[in-house]
Order: sequence, then C-alpha cells, then structure tokens
Amino acid sequence: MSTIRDVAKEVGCSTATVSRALSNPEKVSKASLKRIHAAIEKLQYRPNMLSQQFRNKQANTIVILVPDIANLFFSTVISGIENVAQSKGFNVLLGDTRDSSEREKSFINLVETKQADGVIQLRPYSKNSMLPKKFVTAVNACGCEDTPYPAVRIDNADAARQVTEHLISLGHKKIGLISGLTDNPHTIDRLKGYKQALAQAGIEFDPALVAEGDFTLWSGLNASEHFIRMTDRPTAIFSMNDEMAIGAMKGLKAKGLKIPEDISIAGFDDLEFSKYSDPPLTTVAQPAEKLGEKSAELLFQLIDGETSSQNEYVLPVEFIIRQSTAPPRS
Amino acid sequence: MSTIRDVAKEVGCSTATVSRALSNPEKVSKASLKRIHAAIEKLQYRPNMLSQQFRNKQANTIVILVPDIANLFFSTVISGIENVAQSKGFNVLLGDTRDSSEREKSFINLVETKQADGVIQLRPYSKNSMLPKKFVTAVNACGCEDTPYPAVRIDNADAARQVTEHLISLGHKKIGLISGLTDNPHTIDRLKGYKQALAQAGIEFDPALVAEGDFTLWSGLNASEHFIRMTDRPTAIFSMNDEMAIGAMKGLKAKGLKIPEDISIAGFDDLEFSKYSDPPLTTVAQPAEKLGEKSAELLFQLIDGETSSQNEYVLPVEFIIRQSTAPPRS
DNA sequence: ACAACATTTGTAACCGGTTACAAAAAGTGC
DNA sequence: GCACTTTTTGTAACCGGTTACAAATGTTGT
Repeated sequence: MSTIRDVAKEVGCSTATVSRALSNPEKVSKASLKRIHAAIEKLQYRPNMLSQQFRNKQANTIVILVPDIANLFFSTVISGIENVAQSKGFNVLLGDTRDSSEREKSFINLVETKQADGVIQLRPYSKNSMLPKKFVTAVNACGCEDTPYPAVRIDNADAARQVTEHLISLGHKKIGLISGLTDNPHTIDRLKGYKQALAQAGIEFDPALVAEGDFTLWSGLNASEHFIRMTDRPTAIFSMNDEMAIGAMKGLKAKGLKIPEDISIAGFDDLEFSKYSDPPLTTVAQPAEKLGEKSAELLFQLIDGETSSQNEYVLPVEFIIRQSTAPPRS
Repeated sequence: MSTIRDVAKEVGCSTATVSRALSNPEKVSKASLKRIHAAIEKLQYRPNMLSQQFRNKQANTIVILVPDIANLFFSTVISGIENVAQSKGFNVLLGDTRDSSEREKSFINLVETKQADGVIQLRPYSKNSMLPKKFVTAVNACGCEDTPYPAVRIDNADAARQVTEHLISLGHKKIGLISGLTDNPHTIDRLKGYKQALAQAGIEFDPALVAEGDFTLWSGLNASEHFIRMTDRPTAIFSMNDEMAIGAMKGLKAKGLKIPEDISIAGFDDLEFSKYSDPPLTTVAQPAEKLGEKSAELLFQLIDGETSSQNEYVLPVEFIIRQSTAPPRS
C-alpha cells in the first residue's frame, strides 16, 4: 500500500503539496495538481483514513444504540439516520445493545475513546440509562417525556389518548389495554394518555383491564388469553404496539371472536405488516424515518458545536383508522 | 482529555511503562502497576483508540453491506454477525446500500482506506456486484450458487424444490409462483428448484403461472391479482418469500377465496410474522442468525490470515408446514 | 562479593497524514 | 529593474499511542 510519501517522491514534491492537492486543491498550481493526480493513479494511492482521523481527532462516525435491530420500527428509524449521516459523510456504527447495559456501556466507550463522535440512543430514557455523560455528545430518538438530554420524540401520551378517544367515540366503555413492561417509559407515557381519555369520558380506570406484554408478537397473543378468560370481557382493546396487536388478533380469532364485530383492536406504530393483517389494523403512525433524520440532524449540530439550537423536538403522529375497530355489538 | 504522557508524568515513569501496563501488565512490576492505575483513575485517562488503530493498522471494524436494513430477514442476519463481532471485540459498521452501487462503493472504500478490516455482503452476488476486489477481505452471507468469493448460504434451489414437492404431494398440479425480480440470483436459484420439482413429477412448466414481484408485501398483493384474473386459476401458490405470501393472502382473501381450502400458499424465510398470519404460513426457515454468525466467523478467519479454511458453507434449512397448505378441492 | 541471568524501565523512532511557518517563485505596478 | 504583493512550495513538528533496543535494577548461585 503506497503512502503520501510515495506519491510525493514519484512527483518530486513534498508531502505537504500532495496533502494540499487532496484537501485544498485551490492552493496548488494546476500543473502540480495534474502531476499529483497522475501519480496517485499510477501508484493506486488511497489515503489512510485512520491516520487522517487520528490527526484530525474526528472519527467521522456516529453510534446508534438500538435495543433490538431485528425490530421493524427501529430499523426504519435507523434508515432515517443513515440518510442524514450519508449526506454529511459520516459512518454509522451499529450498537445492538440487546437491552444490556454492559453492551451499552461498551458502545458509549467508543465515543470516550474517540472512535466515534456522537451517539444516538433509540432506547427511551429511564433512570438506569447509561447516557448522558457530560463529555459524550448524545441525542435520544424515539424517547419519552423528561429526557434529560437532547431528544426527538413523539407525544406518546397524546397519541395514546387519541386512540382511546377513538374507541370511546365508537361507543366502547370497557377498553382493554395491552401494555409494554410497566417500567418502560413508553408504557408509562401511553398509559397516561389512555387514562386521560377514560377520565375525560367519565369512565373509571380498571386495572383488571390491563395485560402486561413486552412489545413482542408472542406477548400479545399471551395477553389476549387474559381477556378471553374474563367473564365480563372488554369490547375493545388498545395495544401499545402493532406487534402485540397482531399477536392478540391471532389469539382472539382462534377463540372464534370476530374482529371488529365481537371485539375491536387498535395498535401503535403502523408497521407495514399492519396494513396486511386481517382485518387491517387501526393504529398510530409514528414518523419513524423522520425521527431518525431529525435526531441525526440534531446530533450533527451538537458535534459541530452549535449550542443555540432547540434541544427537544416533538414530531406529529398520524392516527390511521382501518378495519379493526368498529362500534360494539349493541 | 488526558493522554498517556499525562499519566506517565503523574506517575513519574515513561509512556512505555504506562502503555505496557495496559497491554502487557505481566511485564510491569506490581508496584508500578498500582501507581499507574491510580493515576489513570485520578486523571480519568481513556486511551485514544484512533491513535491505537492508526499505529496498529487495524480498525477493529467490519462493514455489513445490507440492501435494506428495514427488512426483518436481513436484520436477523445482522444480529448473528453482531454476536460474533462483539465477542471478537470488533465494531460493526452498517452500510445500508439501498441497492445503489454508488453507496456500495463508498462503503467498500472504507476498507480500502483502512477504516474497516473486512466486509460482509448480504446482497447475493451478480455480475454488477462491486465485490470482490483483490485487496478487500470479503464474505458473502445469504448468497447464491457460484459466488466467486467466500460465502455462507443455504441451498435455495433445494429448498424451493422441497416446498414445491410438498404442494405436489398434496395433490396440486397447477402451482402458481410469485417470484422475485427475474435477474435476482435468489429468484434464479429458487426458480430452478421449482422447475426441478415439477419436472420430477412430470408436470410441465407454464410461464403463465409465474407472477413477478420484488419481495415486498405490496408486490405480493399485486401478484395475487394476476392469479385471480386467470380463468383456470392455480390451486396452490409458492411465493419466494413470506412478505409476498402475506401480501398475496390479503389479496386472495379479499376476493373471498379461503386459504387453504380454495387455494394453498407457501412462503420462504419464516418471518416471525408468518406464524401469526391467518392462516399461519407454511414456509422454509432460513437459519438467518446462523448465516450471520457463520459468515462473521469466516470473515474473521480471513482477517486473521487463515487461508486453509473452507470457503463455502451451505447451511441446512427447515421446512415448516403450517395451515396455509392443504390438498386441493376435489 | 561477583558473575550470570531475569525482570523492569527508559529512550526514541515510528505509524501516515496535516499544517504553521518560512522560503521561493511568480506576478504587478512604477 | 526594483520593491512589493500574491501564489506556490518545502521543512519539520505534531497528533498519541507502540515497541525495538538498550540500560538499569533485581535475583540467584557459588
């Protein structure tokens, strides 16, 4: 592998001139420029970026901390981040944390050791979150209320309220809830919205109508069984994400319940699959790609040292009514 | 940010001793070791990895070229790669190529410029593929037959043959096929298996029974309309992936066709969602995570310069019969 | 006490770029 | 042609680690 010194020798100039030819061509005469490019071509010279990064103290890399890469919502957010990073000439390091704070720590370490310039955390903030450390540039995407560092998010409570209000407006009074893990910040925010809507409609909150899941298909199926066993079954269910809703639909249909005639169900996220479920799922579309893009933009502002910027963005959601919700049997 | 020289000064020793304390502690006396660790703690010293990488000419990073990160199959493969990379202390750079060879080139460039030590390509090999360049260490995961560089894959033709044979053994004679894009290597391999099974059963291949898709849900729905319009409709459909199968099921059900009574359908990939579709989908499970792990192991062997190793691994698939396939109406 | 050897430490060059500063070359006006 | 400005180029230090080699120190046996 040839180095900048090889090129300089080939041309008969100094390494400084070659370096300038590559990064500040306007400071080099056209004649030298031509000879240098010829030599680069001839020697197949490729600048060693490790050296450049070392000298410039910039890795041109950001890290994404993602709890689970094999999750459609997250991978769409990542897509959005990639878009922006690409245009800024930054690389994206993937940190699949598997919800292990050990792994998370090791990725944050990359920033502390200069291998990366900043972090985008996809996990919502909670007390045991690793971030922020003062000297790590970080942004939270898809977070929740009260994140103590820059964040881009949706209004989870408000979105959950909209879904619940929709079910209430259809005439439902007993509305089951499939929640995420109870200490998950999204669960907390969305539960808040669910309760708000009930309160506004004068319906009392009933803890027996809440089944805890963990945002997986399987846990949704599992939760559906909780409702099926109830003597006084809810006429509608709000699932805190689409995967659990789809899991629950399977369970409900297996017991011969018709959706939405016997029981309505609404989800959250608007996965592509939710359009194709039977029946298509009423849900809330998060602007997943936009969340990624906006948080990347915010991170780059921070990396570039722009301090004056707003440090929380709440993006709008879109409530989508499909065929999984209808008035209850009269 | 403190450097190794700050630590050395604090302790009153040379940088060499500090460096050794960190990488070869057995070559340093216990007394020095203790003082050095105390100083590191006091100064909050973190070694600058950019400098280390530069000096060692190793980025400890691999790149994954993935056509579409928001694809469940790929993200599962990535999970597998992550597992192995993590244990080897390597970082994973994500290259979402969006099927653009421009983007692909820029990621391969990372290896040429030393920012990464190797590449795992998830896109199956075809003539316009960027890899391999002689000086880029690369492995193909989820590839196809005749990949001209090290690869880990399944036997696509054989798997497709199994699915088709299953449908034939149920008594189907007219078997529709939803294919991927015709120039996609997976399409080519799987089509081969489909034709083999037909030939073995003495059924003539009928091009009118092939609807071209592009592996998306939407294209599956679209393809289903092709079959619905046919006067002499197939009694079973083999879709080259689960997403198209799920899309097609929606289209078929919308026209009042019962699955599997009126028409059977089988997929390929065994997405988690396929267990939850209505009815659950008969399909072929690719060992997605294993594909990732094995290809990462192979790549690390190459990076470590082990040449004697086998350079193609074909992993077994699992054919899974669920409720979307049944004998045709008699 | 001393030779012989093992252990621990220090010196300084090195990796491959970048860039401040100085010097040389080219251009401009009188 | 000369003084002055502008453009182009070169010299060499620098980034922060690592490591070959040499030197210093410690250990052991007689």
